[in-house]
Amino acid sequence: MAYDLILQNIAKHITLTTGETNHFISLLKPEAIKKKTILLREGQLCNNIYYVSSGILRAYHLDKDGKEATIMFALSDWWITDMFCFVNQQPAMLFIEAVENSAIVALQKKDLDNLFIEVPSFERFFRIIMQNAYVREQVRVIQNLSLSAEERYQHFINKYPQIVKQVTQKQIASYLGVTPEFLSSLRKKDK
Amino acid sequence: MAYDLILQNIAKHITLTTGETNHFISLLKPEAIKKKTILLREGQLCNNIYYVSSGILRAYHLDKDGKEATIMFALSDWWITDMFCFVNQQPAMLFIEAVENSAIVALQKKDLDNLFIEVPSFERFFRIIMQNAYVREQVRVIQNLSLSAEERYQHFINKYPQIVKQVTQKQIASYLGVTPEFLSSLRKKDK
DNA sequence: ACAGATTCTTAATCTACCTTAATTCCATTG
DNA sequence: CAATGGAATTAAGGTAGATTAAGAATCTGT
Repeated sequence: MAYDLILQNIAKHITLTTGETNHFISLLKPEAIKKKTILLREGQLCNNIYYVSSGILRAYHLDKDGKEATIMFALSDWWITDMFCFVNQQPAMLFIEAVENSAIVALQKKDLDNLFIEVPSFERFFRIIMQNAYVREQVRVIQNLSLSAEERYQHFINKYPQIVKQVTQKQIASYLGVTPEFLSSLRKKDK
Repeated sequence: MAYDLILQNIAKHITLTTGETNHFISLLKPEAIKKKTILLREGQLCNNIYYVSSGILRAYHLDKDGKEATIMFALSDWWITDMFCFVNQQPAMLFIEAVENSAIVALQKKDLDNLFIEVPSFERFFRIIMQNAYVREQVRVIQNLSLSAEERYQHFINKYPQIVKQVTQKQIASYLGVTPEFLSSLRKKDK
């Protein structure tokens, strides 16, 4: 059924009783969303964290010149939100959009806050999720500071071959912090 | 006493019983370390997470050309470790050194793992610590992608005036991802 | 208090990556 | 299936920031 994947995702880190599982499921809002649907816009309140069941989402920031910076891609089995704004209930800095038709599961901030109290093992689950996310971003900072654009591109295609298949080069360029023109010239050199 | 600060730090997010507090304290190893002491070197196992009681630590990465990239500064009341290597028990990618004489409290990986089981509210505490660390790194990625070196420097001195007083310009340059020469020229322009 | 080592500054030169613009290639929609 | 608009490519010219080198300022250890 529709909740299989998300329950397996959770079972990687914690064990729930049947009652806890049912309570958790009662909080979830599954949704099928079309390609290009925008789930969150800059300036809005960010009330949801999303689990991606299938498809792929992208979070990006628009700078003062209207240039996009891709903050993350979320493939199937990933969690995504504008964490700063979700946690602090501030207006969003990020846009979150579906790159392809996707199936997602939404969990609301207030429900998650209650869940932490009612089922404390979710503290462990999200501690691990946050820990992994922190490590990921830290490695990215290291790479941004110490590698050339070409090296970052090579790492990206090795680490995320699946993403390379599903998104445009323009989006990859905006993740790496280069222009699409420059990425194109790197790819040409490669061959 | 010596544990006041760290207990206050924890009390911001969770409440402990007297027994839990004593158990927690029994796991801590306070240390006074001199300026330039290196607590962790690249390639070593990273068995400790450090709480900074006073002074300031710095985590940095050395790239293949021997160039330093500063990953974080930890002022008093901050937690710091090479999180990837601490969590996954892999050889460290980072060096951690004391920028000034500092007082720190070390907590070992195995003790923290047990603490999560014996005092589950520490899951909440570290969930929040990890969440904040994730958000911080994500904001840094956004700024690296969408701001010029000059804008990043302005943000840095506004956000961390205390750090500016305690570290060299060379270290700030390596945090911002520019050369000390270029940072110097930015500072000149400013006035 | 001095010598040696870092750090900071300045300036000239260089380069990785950007900007602009034109052309081709797709994918979506009517 | 034609039309349209975005994506990718190519190329010329431009700039933020790197590199190199040298001198001045500051810190460190004895």
